[in-house]
Amino acid sequence: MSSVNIIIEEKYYSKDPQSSDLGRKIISESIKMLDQMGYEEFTFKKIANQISSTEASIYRYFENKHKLLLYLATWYWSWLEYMIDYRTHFITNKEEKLREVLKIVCHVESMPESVSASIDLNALRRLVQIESDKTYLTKHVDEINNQGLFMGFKSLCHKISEVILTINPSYKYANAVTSMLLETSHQQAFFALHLPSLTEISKDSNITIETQVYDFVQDTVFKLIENSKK
Amino acid sequence: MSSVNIIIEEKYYSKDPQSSDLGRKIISESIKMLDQMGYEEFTFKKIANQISSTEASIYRYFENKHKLLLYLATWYWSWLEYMIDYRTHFITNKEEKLREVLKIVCHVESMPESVSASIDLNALRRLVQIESDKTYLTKHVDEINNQGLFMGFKSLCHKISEVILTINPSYKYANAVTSMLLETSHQQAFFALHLPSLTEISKDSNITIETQVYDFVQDTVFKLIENSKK
DNA sequence: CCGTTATCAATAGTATTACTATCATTGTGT
DNA sequence: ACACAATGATAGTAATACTATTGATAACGG
Repeated sequence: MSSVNIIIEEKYYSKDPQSSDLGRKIISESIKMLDQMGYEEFTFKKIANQISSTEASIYRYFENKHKLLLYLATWYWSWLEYMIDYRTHFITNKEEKLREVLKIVCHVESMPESVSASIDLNALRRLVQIESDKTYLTKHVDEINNQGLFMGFKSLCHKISEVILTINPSYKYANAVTSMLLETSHQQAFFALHLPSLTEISKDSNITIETQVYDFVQDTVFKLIENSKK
Repeated sequence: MSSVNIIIEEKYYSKDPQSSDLGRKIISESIKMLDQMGYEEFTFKKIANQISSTEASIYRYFENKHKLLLYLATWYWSWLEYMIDYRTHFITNKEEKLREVLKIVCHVESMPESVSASIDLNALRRLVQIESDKTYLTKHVDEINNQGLFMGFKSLCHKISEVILTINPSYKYANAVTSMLLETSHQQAFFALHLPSLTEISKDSNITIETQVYDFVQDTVFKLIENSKK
């Protein structure tokens, strides 16, 4: 587990950031900075200063900051998918398997400290929570989608849908419910922290936000898919 | 119905755009342009040119484009809330009432052509669908929230939660489910158009996307709240 | 050990954005 | 006819999101 390699396809970058020292620095520092200051404030100039490099050098790795965000988000979705495979392949009970999948998605169990040295998983997950919707909430969605850059998210979504369908093959909305729950797992945690009146999940509970989100998501999925068997 | 007045509080603007010709032009043109080119591409300079005014004049009405987006989104949430009151206050059957609320939220029935002359409701709804999450997906959420600028969305959310609670007062997640469904009603429609593999809702069906989204949302809510009665 | 290639730093430059400030002009109500 | 609020016109600034070019250095192969 100490060194898992998540491989990101070439289409996400101009030059593979995992292939050089500078590249790995860009990744680790951009995760830090995006987490701290958010996507809008983040610029290539700032990260260049931070790692004592130059704007132009960053541009050699990523076309623009949107592509960099896409790279990080995709890394994260791939990592989740990897974790799902790793932790559920031996589980035969379908419901138990789905529960384990949801636990991973909701981060009920703490993350390993480091996977690849350049990736701070906790920071990455925080930034994905806030920023990942911005990968597709743009007028360029179709263009980006045509380049196949949303495959990471789609693949994760389909993997979870399949588990749902093994439990109830006649459920009509496996993909819809999965994409809804992936989104809501971020949103509800965000609301708990910033707009608490929009959710019952509370940061002041003695149960962690992650666990509360998991409880909600799990309650929701099973009601939706079990019930429709009748 | 021909002229409903949605009143937006002062905190959203520097000068009330409904109070002058230029103001109303800013509103109607910004809706058009945001719908067409999206939030990122949209600038005060562009809108100024479009309505033959100047950047400085737009700034007299709105501090920045984020506040303008917040104004438009709030107008939209208030309008939904108004429609809910208007079309459901006489419905006594609780389930029927909830269904009507969801129809309004999902836009199953077509919108009146114009409410106030300066607001193109169909364009506004399209842009809210894509852009409204950006009102809160920023590092300034807390600041904005402290100024009370998310009241419109919260108020709508609470109104719908109340209806849910009349049906099942012991359901634990009324607000969570409402905020989830408000978000998903946009997302699923967006996915159907741009990332179709993430949802069963299809643009190629002979049922409108809006109706399909309503079917999904309605199915979901009732399963969640009825089932938990046991 | 030399030459090639790749890598990156350094520098410079452009168009656009997101503002702020100032002052002149216009139109309206009294 | 005057007062004054609303807008237009103009200018300016700091920052952003790039692109282009050059030169130094290190690695690698023959």
